[in-house]
Amino acid sequence: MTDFNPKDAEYLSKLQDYYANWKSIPSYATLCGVFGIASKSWVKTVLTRLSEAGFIERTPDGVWVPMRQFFARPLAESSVPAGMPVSVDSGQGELFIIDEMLIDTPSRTTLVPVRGDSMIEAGIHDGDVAVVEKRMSANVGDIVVAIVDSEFTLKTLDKERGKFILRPANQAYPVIRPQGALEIFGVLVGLIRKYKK
Amino acid sequence: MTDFNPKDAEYLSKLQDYYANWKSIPSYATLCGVFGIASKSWVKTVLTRLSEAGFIERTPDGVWVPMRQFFARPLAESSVPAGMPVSVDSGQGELFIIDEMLIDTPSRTTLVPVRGDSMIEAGIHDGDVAVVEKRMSANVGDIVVAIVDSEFTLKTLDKERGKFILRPANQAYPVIRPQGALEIFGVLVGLIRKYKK
DNA sequence: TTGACAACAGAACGCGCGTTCTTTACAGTA
DNA sequence: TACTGTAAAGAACGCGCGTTCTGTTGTCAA
Repeated sequence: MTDFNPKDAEYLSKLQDYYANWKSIPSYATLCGVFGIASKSWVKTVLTRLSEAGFIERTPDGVWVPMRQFFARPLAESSVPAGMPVSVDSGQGELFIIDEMLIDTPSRTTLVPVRGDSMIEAGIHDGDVAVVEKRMSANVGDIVVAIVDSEFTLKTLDKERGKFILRPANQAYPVIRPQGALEIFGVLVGLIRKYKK
Repeated sequence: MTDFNPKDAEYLSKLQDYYANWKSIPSYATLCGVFGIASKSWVKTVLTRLSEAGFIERTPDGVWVPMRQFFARPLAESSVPAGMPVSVDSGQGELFIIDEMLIDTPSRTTLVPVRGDSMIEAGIHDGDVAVVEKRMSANVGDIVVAIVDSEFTLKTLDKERGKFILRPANQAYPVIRPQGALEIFGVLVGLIRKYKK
């Protein structure tokens, strides 16, 4: 048995294709068909090598399951400077999964579509989707989803003369100074925008 | 056998927890432990009901696999208006998976970190991550990653006197008018921002 | 020419798994 | 009290699956 080689990369690719369809790694017998291999024993050898390379692992039941690296798409060969163009630096491709990147605590995280343009100077546009982690408290400077007069609003949390206030990021909108207690729904932890094609 | 009920929702939740750890649905025997049930036969009944409710299905091998709805996090009970606060409209929770939402063609899509602030008026900030679909051509108005003088840049594609130009979204930066042919690397299809905690 | 090793093929075994069937407990209803 | 349906428990069966072992082919080096 040797190390992970280009041939294994082929098998990995086919396995990723199958997994993309079925979200599961099938039996050795069906993998024979997927890989174009006739013997189950060799399929096992291949999977073992893929696991040693860190792409898959086994559950307590002995079932093969993908690891993080299995899903990875390479993160660009080069950076894209939005400023003045610079040379292409060809760094080693980092790995990425958007969901896991943005969401640390799935159970406490919720996605909320943004409406209006009161936060446009913070680069938050109408139609964006906010990734919000539900929390009772927040720090000054955080962008929070707050409940004001039983209504939801997305603003920057600030303090003024000892009282919490909510600042829009748009000159055209007023600062909100709640008279009662300020109720925090959650804190903005991420933002998603989809451009229509 | 009855319809999907709150009890099934409990089982679903436990199954989601297990799946979050192992990215696979285990054997009936193991599920007995997961669900707190003693008989495999009843586990099967539960899974059958979950499949009828559209949460899971079976591969050609007969292996249980999750369906789209399985991963769904409810999309906020209410919208968060970034403009003036409005009343909470409690719509039915839509479903969401970020990766699938942003990426249609995984093989042609790449993630590139954005540097600089030349697109800041388009709400694209330094440190954002651009979701780019690799394409050879684009339309006027698209935000594209172009290659100018063997350097990458993110700009809005426009046309001026019959020639393609690249417009920054920042007054402080000049319009780029390539002398030779304009080479398109890809088109911006999404944007991701992560706020540090 | 021979040996070594990698890349498979193929057969045989035994346990685990899903399936099916029967039985039990319990709550509601009439 | 008897009936009905749901929610399970439990046993028994048989096939499929992973495992292991042995055999075969090809390639490169000495």
